[in-house]
Formats: sequence, structure tokens, C-alpha cells
Amino acid sequence: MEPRPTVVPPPIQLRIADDIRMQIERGELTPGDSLPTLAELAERWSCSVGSARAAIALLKAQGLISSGRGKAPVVRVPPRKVIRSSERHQVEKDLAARPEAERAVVGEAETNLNMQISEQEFRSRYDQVEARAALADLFRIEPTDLVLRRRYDSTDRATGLLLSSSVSYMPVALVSPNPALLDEANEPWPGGTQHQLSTVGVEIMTIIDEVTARMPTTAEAQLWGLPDGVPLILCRRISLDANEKVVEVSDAEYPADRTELRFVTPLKPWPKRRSNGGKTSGRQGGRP
Amino acid sequence: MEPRPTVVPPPIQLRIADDIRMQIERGELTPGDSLPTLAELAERWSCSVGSARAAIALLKAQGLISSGRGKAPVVRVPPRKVIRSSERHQVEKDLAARPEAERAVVGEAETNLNMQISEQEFRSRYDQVEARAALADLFRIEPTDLVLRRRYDSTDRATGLLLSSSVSYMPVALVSPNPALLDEANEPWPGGTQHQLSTVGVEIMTIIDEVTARMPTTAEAQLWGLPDGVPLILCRRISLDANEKVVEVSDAEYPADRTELRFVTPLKPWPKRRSNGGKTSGRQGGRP
DNA sequence: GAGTGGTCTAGACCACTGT
DNA sequence: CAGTGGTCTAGACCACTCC
Repeated sequence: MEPRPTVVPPPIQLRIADDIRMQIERGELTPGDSLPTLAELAERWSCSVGSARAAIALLKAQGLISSGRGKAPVVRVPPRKVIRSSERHQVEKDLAARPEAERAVVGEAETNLNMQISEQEFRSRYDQVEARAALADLFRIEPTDLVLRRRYDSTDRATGLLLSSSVSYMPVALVSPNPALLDEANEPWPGGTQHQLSTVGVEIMTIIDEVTARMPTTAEAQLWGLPDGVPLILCRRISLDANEKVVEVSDAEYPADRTELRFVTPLKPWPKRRSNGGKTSGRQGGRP
Repeated sequence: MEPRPTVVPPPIQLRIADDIRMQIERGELTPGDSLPTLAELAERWSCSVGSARAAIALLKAQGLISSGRGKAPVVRVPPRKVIRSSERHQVEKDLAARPEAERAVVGEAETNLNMQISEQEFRSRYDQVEARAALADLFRIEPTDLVLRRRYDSTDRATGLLLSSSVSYMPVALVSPNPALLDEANEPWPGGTQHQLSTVGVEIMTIIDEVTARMPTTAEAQLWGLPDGVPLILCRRISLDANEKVVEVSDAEYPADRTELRFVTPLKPWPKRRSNGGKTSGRQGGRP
């Protein structure tokens, strides 16, 4: 009944895994190094090969090592991270107000750094679906109202793996004044979504990014070519106009091992009269 | 040599796991439901118990189910997410410019919603350490220069589990004009970091949040009480003054299943003369 | 071909959950 | 107490890598 603090030694798998993890943290094993083979581990710890394998599996699930048939497990080399910055929001807005010639030049391309555009295969698919509860709520429309769904993804021509993937939703009623917006044949649209919306009189004034993460399913891990133990970062972007009305919602996914999202928040200056350039005012309050 | 497209049936573990995952996605199994026992699965798929267990282990690593000794695995119930919004940055800045009486009231407390303050145990530890390469780079100081390291965490008194955890760094040279800032006994400081910095003449004008995610180590999962298959969200916050000088760096971790980070980006309006309220200008460009 | 890890089996023991 | 999943063992077979 009472939570007995019995001193049970942790399972052998954990002890092995922990030992290896500490070797990595201490730098005795560096990225790229090979680990001992399962048989060696089993002998060194006088346990079965199965237990050694379980230890390795744990480290794989934590994203620390990679392994495959025929060769010893390897300390994973963290890939260089691609930075996706929220400053792009303003850049795209500015671009939308420029003349067409300029917009056409600064194409979509740059959204995917680190790789030649010619090595990527882009796809965009448009269709119209019912808003359903969640989206209807955001757009303040009826659940049965139609939204334009635009799915974008690009894959690496060489490997067939996903490089980026996102879905965007806009109420059909909002964009239908310009029928060109409903046709995927017009992709890639020079100037991007913000310019598209400008053609129906919409100016985006605020963008909200909602970020979380989860593990990929087996299928997702395969599509992205994700090693074990790498989470997916989920980012929902909500665009508002001057009246705080939601005009676009977009969901994007990023592999966490090669992605860093960057958000820049400018702060308003303090009111003028408080110059406060002085040295110190000392401790000014605190617990009563 | 040639990549032979042999049609090998996927391993049993994967077929079982996939079947269960699809049942969850179709709604035939809803959060809280119990799964078949290992023995049942083994019989239904005519495989060994070990393979059934491997399937369950995979689903656990994907964060879809929970299991423990003595009872059948259960479809995981996603916890309600705590929203952490970047709008707090401005709120804290405004607060720092208010008189002390006001600052004292609107204490730190609210940073941890969803729980009485009395149920939490706060800890703050200050020390001074060498900047090392990474931080020295950011602060543009020497690697051997000292930085003030402030570690904050709060734990649930009842369960002993971590509720929040962060570390903050500031160059000692920057804050030392006000010695009160070097002493952890002055925590919690009414008005927070932004007010603390104001006492040495620093006004933060820009905050950059860098977000990524990774799987927790075994120890981290235990500290936070994380179930298997839940990533940690990492957020590094860099604060700049009016000269774009880095004045503070802080690293925070959040359990991904309970956390949503929200970033609000206000956009500058288009130049006046372009009213563009009109209907449509049609398709205006595109691929040459 | 020798050695590797991945899959799978069968069975033992233990810790924990329910009734 | 019976039944459950967690740990661990020992061994078979296969796919793959490297020499």
C-alpha cells in the first residue's frame, strides 16, 4: 500500500543506454563515431543480445543514434538547421504592393533554401471543401460553407523525399470575386498569397503563428525521410485583416532536426518622460 | 545491384500498429478506450506476443497510446494546451515602466496558468559562469568573461514533477552597476527582467524567439513526467536593445503535448496611395 | 563469406491492476 | 487471485555491409 521506496536497480537496457548517452555527452563519442556492436555490448554488460538491442532502440527513439542492418550503430550527426523567420511576413507584404515586374522576379523559390530549385519538384493542388467545425469557427462562417483548400508540397527529385508541405484555407466567398484565385493553374502566383488577397481588396495586418510539436506517424516519417526520434514541428499561421477578421489559415509541418523557427517581436518604446538613463535605483521592492 | 522492387510484406509489428492507428483515426477507438491485450492481439494476428508488444511499443513512441503494467494499453487523451503568447513581451515591457506599487501586484505568478501558485514550488538559482564560445559570440564579449546565469524552475508540490524550467544569461559587466541584480535573494523581482535591466539603463527594443524541438532524454522525461513519444519544445529568447546589442539570452523548455507557443506579428500598412479597394485586376502575371 | 542489426518466436520471471 | 504488461533470455532466420 505504502509507496515502498524499494531500491531496485534500473533495468539493464536503461543502464546501457545511459552509459552510452553519457559517453556522448562527455565527448568520448562524437557525431559520426560507431558504437560497439550488439554482441560486444552484450558481453561487456553480461546480458543478452536482446537487452543490448533494447538499449540501442531507446537511444534511437531519443534521436541520438542511427542504426541499420549490416553496420554498427552510429552517433547521429545533427543536420544544419534551416531558419524560417517571421520577418518574411513583412517582406511578402511589401512585395505584394510592388509592381508586377518586380513581383515576378522574386518568386516563391527562396522559401526552400539549401537546394537548387531545379532539384525540387513542386506540386500545388486546389480544391473546395466544407469548412467543418474548426475552420468555420475561425472564419466565422457556417460549417457547411466552402473553403478553398490549397495544398503545396515540394519533393527532392533525387530521393523522392518531402522537402516542405503545407495546406492553406480561405473562405471561397472571400476570394471568389477574382476567379483567377480559384484555379491552381495560376500557380506559382507572383507575389504570393498576400498579393492574391490584395486583388480582392484584402490587406493583412496581423499574422499569428501557433507552434507545437509531435512525433510523426510511420507514414509521415517515411515521406519526410525522417530518422527515428525526430519530432515534427507544426505551425498554424492565421492571417487577420484590419478588422481582425481571419482571412487565411495555413498549416505547415517541419522536421525538427533541420528546422528552426524564428520570430521577431519589436517592442514599443517606453513613454518619453521616463528617460531612466541613470545608474541604479537599487532594490526597489520585493517580497513584503 | 539494381534496386529490386521486391514485394516484401511489411513486418507484422508495423501491420498491427498501422491497423490500430487507423482505427484511432477512423474514430473506432477514441481517447480513453482500452486496446486489445497483447495476448488477444497475438492470437488475432497469429503472431507471437513479442511482436504484438513491439507494435504497441511503436505506437507509444509515436505518442498515440499509453500503457503500463497490469492494465491494457489505452488511447492517449491529449492534454489541454497551455498557450504561451509573445504578446507577453510587450506587456512585461509596459509593466517595467509603471510605478513600483503596480509592479509588485502583477507578480510573476501568472506565467504558470492552470494551477494555484500555492501548489507550486519555485526555485531560482543565480551564479556566474564563463561565457564560453556560443554565448560570447552572441554578447560580443570574450569567452572568459563572466555571465550571470539565472536558473528558474517550478515543480508541482503534489507530484514533484517539473512545471516549467528556464535559464537566463546576461553579461555580468552589463548588470553589475546595480549589485541587487546579482543576488538571487531578491527574487522574485517585481516587474521581471525588463525592469531589472531598466535599473542599469537598458531598454529592450526587440525580442527574437528561436524555436525547435527534440525528444527528451530519459532523465528529462522523468523530471517532466512526460509519457513516451512526447517531444520537448526548445525556445531560445534573445533580447536586443535599441542598438541591436544582445542584452539577455534565455533558454526555456516546454512539453509539446501541453504547450502551444503563439507569436503575433503586426504588419506595417501599405503605402497610402495604393488604396486597392477595387474588385479584381484579374490574373496579372505568372510564368513567362 | 563473415559479421552485422532487424524481425520473430517461445518461454521465464516480476510488478502491477483489477475483482 | 488471475490476468496484465515490462524485462530478460536464447536462439532462428533474413537482409544488408564490408572485405
